[in-house]
Formats: sequence, structure tokens, C-alpha cells
Amino acid sequence: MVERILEAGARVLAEHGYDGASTSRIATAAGISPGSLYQYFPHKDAIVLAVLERYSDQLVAGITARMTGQFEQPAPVIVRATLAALLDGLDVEQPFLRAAVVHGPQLDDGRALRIFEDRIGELVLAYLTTRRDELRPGLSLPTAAWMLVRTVEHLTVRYLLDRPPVQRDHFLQELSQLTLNYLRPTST
Amino acid sequence: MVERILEAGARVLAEHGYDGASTSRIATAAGISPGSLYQYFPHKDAIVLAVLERYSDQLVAGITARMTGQFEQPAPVIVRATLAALLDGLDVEQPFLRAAVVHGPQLDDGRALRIFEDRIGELVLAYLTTRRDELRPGLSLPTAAWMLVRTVEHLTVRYLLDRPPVQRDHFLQELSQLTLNYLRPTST
Amino acid sequence: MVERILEAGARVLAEHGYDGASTSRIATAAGISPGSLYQYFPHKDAIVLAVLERYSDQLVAGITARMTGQFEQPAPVIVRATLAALLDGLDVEQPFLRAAVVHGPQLDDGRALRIFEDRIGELVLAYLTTRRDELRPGLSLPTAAWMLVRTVEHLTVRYLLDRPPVQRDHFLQELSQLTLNYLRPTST
Amino acid sequence: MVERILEAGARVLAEHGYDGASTSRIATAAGISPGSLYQYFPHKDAIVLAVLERYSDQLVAGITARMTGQFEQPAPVIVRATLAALLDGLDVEQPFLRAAVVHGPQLDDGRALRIFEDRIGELVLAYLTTRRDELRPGLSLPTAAWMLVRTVEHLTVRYLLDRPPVQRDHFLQELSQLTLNYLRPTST
DNA sequence: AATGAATGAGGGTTCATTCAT
DNA sequence: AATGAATGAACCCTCATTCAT
Repeated sequence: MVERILEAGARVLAEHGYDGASTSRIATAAGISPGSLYQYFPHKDAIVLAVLERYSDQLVAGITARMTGQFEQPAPVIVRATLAALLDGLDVEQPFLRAAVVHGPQLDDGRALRIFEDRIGELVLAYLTTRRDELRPGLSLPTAAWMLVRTVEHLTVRYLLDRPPVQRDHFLQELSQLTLNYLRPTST
Repeated sequence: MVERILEAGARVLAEHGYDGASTSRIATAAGISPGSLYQYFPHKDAIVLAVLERYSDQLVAGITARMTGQFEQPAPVIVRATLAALLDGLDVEQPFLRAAVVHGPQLDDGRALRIFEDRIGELVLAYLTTRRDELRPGLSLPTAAWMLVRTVEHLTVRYLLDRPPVQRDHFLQELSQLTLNYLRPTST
Repeated sequence: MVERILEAGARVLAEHGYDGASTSRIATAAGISPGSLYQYFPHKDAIVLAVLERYSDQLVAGITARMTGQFEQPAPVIVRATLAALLDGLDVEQPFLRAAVVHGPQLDDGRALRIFEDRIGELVLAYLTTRRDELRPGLSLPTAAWMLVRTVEHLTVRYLLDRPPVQRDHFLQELSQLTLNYLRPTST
Repeated sequence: MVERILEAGARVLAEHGYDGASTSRIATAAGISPGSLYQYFPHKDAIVLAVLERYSDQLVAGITARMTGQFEQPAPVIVRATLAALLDGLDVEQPFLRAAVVHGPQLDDGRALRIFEDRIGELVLAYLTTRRDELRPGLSLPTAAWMLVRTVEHLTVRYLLDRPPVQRDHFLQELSQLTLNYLRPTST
């Protein structure tokens, strides 16, 4: 039932966006009555939050799967693969992505987004740590992770939302480059 | 009169954020009646949009001023100066910045944000063009500009909104590094 | 307009009682839209409270008028006249009286009722003070006023609400007796 | 089972008052499910009514016990004892007393309150009848009982609910006086 | 041009009651 | 008999927008 509500919530979010996601619309989409929502969630935003968290969890799981055990691969390979996984994972209906990006930070004090970024950040940090000696000397790993996670996330979202006239491969290429160059020791 | 409304709108946005910016609050702040707003703007969001556009214009002007005539300076210098200008320009009241970032993209199909980014993008593109031969070969300048503008904008906003435990100078340093390294030719 | 709302509120209260006094019913009765209520009152209970306070004010004014300048009349005369005034003043539609008695004490922490009783209490206290030497020795005037105000108020309300098989005159007679005897010196 | 529900209802009423006494809260307190309530009671208010009736029964029993066989005692003694019994009997949790006083009259057309007052009234009437020759001549005993029962009940309730700055003994003294004086023959 | 009172659709939420299991 | 999830009508309130003055 919680499942059914979340699924309906996701569908409504994907179709109507956050502002169109009224409780009655979600209830109708779930084939239940408005009151039933409150048997499982304390208020509307808790539903939206749960939908976003579930999506976030899937995304994190996907990224994690793609990176795990690949740390010894050449950097360009694993970075590119990871970015591709993220791009694929974020490639959902635009209103849904927009709701996540716009309203996620407002729900429960940004809980969902914070958790997402923290978990991806830990993953990145772990990776950077194993590669520390190949990185630019003096680089603060936590700072680097903070920068990269937000950069990559935002550019990917923007790419999907704004659909700039750049090929997917080219975009991934540039994103990889941005990432790798940032970490790379500065020649000279 | 339009001026008065915009000024009031900015004040209300800075103090109460988007959700607290009701038409009556803006009207009160402007010392006029709610109905009068509609003599000058078709609806509430047009006011917010205009406020954001005015702010955006100032920001662009500031950045432009800082870059203009500085193209021949060493890259690290001009980049750093530009980033600092952006960081300063965006360092406004948090509710205002949040409103701009969260609701800007929703207003008139993202008009204000698009214009802002386009103009900064042109500036960056112009600069990159003058420096083309120092850049990574094969780099698509428009793509590079697209990437950099969004990256720098987003990281700066996040830095101001989330206040991560990173010193301002360190942050600017890393942001410069990210920018410069991205453009720099890859030493084999 | 406030007047119109109060009048409508009183009518709705008189016809449907407290529980039937929904905001939409009051608005309809006043010939306005629900939203307009909130231009003049912060919430529904403020309307009900204001209705009750207005009624209370009239009642107090009526009682005051009947007692003022009559202090030198024989006690049985003034007491009887006052009680009659109260009985008449409280003889409104039953649902209204019931709403006042049942919900008055719950609104704004009993404000309306407290004020009503305090004002009648002061009146009674003033009267008792002028008659002190005819009263039972050792009688605490404030306590006596407290007892009498509540007794008389309650019995009158109950008489009107329950319609016991007692003639109006007889009831007033007994109420007078209760009052006078309570105050009278106890003949050894 | 009915017993269990009533006990739970009383507890909930005492702790949360009428408005906080939702069916689900009562069910939880009784350790059963909401639906089961309807196996034993037709609707929520029937539960509350039954709770109040049970309480009323205890109260009546207590008063009766205190008066029975005491009729030959001096009037001041038995009156005072009876009033004290009432004051003690009504000295329950405020939310419970409030619920009884406020909502009792609304339940089943005031059934519980009517029965309570009728029974106390009969007791008083019986007592008055045995003392008829000491009472004010011409006094209608039923009317006197009606007046006294309501007066004493209300003043006691108000004393407990409003906690006026009057000592308990003083209050009982005045209440006795009010009662006795009302009945006493008027010295010329 | 300016007013600001009036609008009214729509929102989220509650809870006594029902009914399939 | 007992469950407890599901119901859904009804509630109070908000605020962008309108329009008579």
C-alpha cells in the first residue's frame, strides 16, 4: 500500500510536477481515497519526500554498483562509466526531475538531497583515497569530493533539463575531462 | 512606480523568500494597494521575474566590468578575479538567492536564468576565443563555456547556501583550479 | 460589514447551533464569500466570540440600566426587577443560548463569559456594598457576589433551556427568595 | 468488554477531554480495535454517554449513602455533609468534569444529566418532605428541590473548575448557608 | 490611475463509521 | 466476534486576481 502510494506519487510527480501533485490527485492515481494517504504518511510532503528518497536510493545503488570493484580500472574508464550511470539514472520524466531538483532541497530541510549527495560523496571520497598518489598534491580530498559531486550532479541535471545541442557522448566526454583534469597534477 | 514595486519586491523576497512574497505583502512594502500592482504587471510572477531580471542585470554588469579590458592579464588572475566578483555578487540575503535559484527557472520558462547564463556565456566565450591557442586542442568553445558557466554558478550558489566548512579563499582557489585545469591542454 | 457578519453569525448560531455554524454557512447567511470573513476576523471562533461578546454587552447594558439609580429601592423590588431583566435578556433562541453557555467558556479561554460575569459581579458588589449594614454579618461581599452571580445566571439559563413546569412568576419569586434569604441576617 | 471500553473511555476523557477522545484513542486505551467499539455501542457518543452515566451512578450512590438514615440529624449537619460529599465526588480530573458538564447535556438529549439531577432531586425532595414543618410555609417542595439541586451542582462545578480564591471550608459554609436560608422560614 | 474589499476555487487534513477478511 | 485498513464528506483557511468605486 505504501508501495502503491509511492508509485502513484511518482507517476503524478512525473506527469504534473510538484505543484500539480495535490493529495487528491495522488489518491486518485493510487485508486484510494484521500484519507487513506494519512494512514501511511503524516502529511503530503512526507509522500513526496519518500518518493524522492526511493528514487535517490535507486540512483545511489546504481552508481555504487557501477563503481564497486572497479577502483583498479584506469581512471578515465571508471569515471566515464560512473558519469554514464548517473546520466542514465537521472534521465527520467522532466517534471519529476524538476520536482526533485527544485523541491527536494525544501523538504525536511533538504534531507533527501543531503543524503544523496553525502552517499555519493563518500563513494567518491573512497575512490579518491585509493588514488591519492595520482592526484594533484595538496588537494583536500573532502573538498574535492564536495566540488565534484555537486558539479557533476548539476551539469547532468542541466543537460537533461535544458537539452543543449551537445551530443550525449560529447557531453560525457567533457564531463570526464572536467573531472579528471581537476584532480590531475598540474604539469610544470 | 514600476521601480518602486521592483524595489519592494526585492526587499520582500530578501526577507520572506518566494513563498512569503504574497502580492499584498509586496504592495504594502511598496506603499500601494494590491490592485495597483496589476496596473504595471500582468500577474505576481511577472513581478518576481522582473526583480530577478534586474538583479541579474546588475550581476552581469558587475562581472562584465571586472573582465572587460582584462583579457590580456594572466589567466589565473582574471579567472580568480571574475570568480570573486561572482561570489560577491551572489552573496545576497539567502532567501533572495534561494528564490532566484529555485523559482527563477520556473518563471516564464526560465527566461531570467537563461538570459543571465547566455550573457555570462558570451563573455566567457569571448574570452576563450582570445585565448584559444592556450586551450586544450579540440575543445569546443561553446560547449566549454556552457559547462563552465553552469559549474561556476552552481558551485558558488551552493557554497553560499550550504556554507560548507571551506574557507572562502580555498573555495575560490579550487574553483579556479577546476576552471583552469578543464581548459588546459592535457599533458600527455 | 463586520456588523453584517456578526448579524449573520448570530442568526446561524440561533438556527443551527455552534456545530452547525460552519464558515461557509455564515458566509452564505451574510451574503458574502467565505474568504471575506477572513478580512475581518482571524478565524472562525473569533466570529463566534464576537457574536457572543456583542450579546453579552447588550445583556450587561440591560441589567445595568435596570439597576442603576435604583439602589435605594426596597431590596425585593430591585432584586426582582433585575432578575426579570436577566430572564428577559437570556430568553433568546435555544440553540443560541446553548452555544453561548456551552462554547462560550471554550472560546479564547472563556474570555466572553468571564467578562460578563465580572461585570455583573461588579454591579452586584456595588449594590451589596451600599446595603452592607442590612446583610448577614460576617458575610464576605466578594464571595457572596461570586455565588449569587453564578447561581442566578445558571438557574435562569436552566429555566429557559429545560422549561420546567414552573410559572415564570413563581420562578422569579423563588429566585428572589433564594437571593434575599442568602444575604439576610440569620434570625437566631 | 463493555466494562473495558467504559474504563478506557473514562481514562481518555480524564486525560484528553471530550475533543481529544477520538474513537481510535479510546480503542487503543481499551486494547482493542476501533471497529470493535461498534460491536458494543452504536456510535461514539453512546460510549461517552455510558461513561458519564456510570460516573453519575457512582456519584448518586455516594450522595445517597451519605444522606440515608441521617434525616434526623440537625439540618446544618446533614446539609454540610451532603455538600461535602458532592464536592468530593465531583473533584475528578478537570477535563473529565468539563466533558461531563459541557457535553453531557448534548448527549442523547441530556439523558445522563437529567437522570442524575432527577435522582438527586428525589433524594432532596424526600428529605424536604420529612422536614416540611420546619420550612418556609408555602414553599413548593418540587420547585425548591429543582432550584437547590441545580444551584448546588453548578456552584460546586464552578468552584472546582474556576478555582476562585475561596477556601474550601468557606465555600462549603456559604453553600450551606445559601441552601438553609433558602428553605428557612422568613422571620417576619 | 488608484483603490482595497470581495472573490471563490482549491488546498491539506481529520475522524466517525464501515466492511471485507 | 474481532479486526483495522479504507472511506469520504466536511472542515477551515489562503491568496492571486478582479472590479465597482
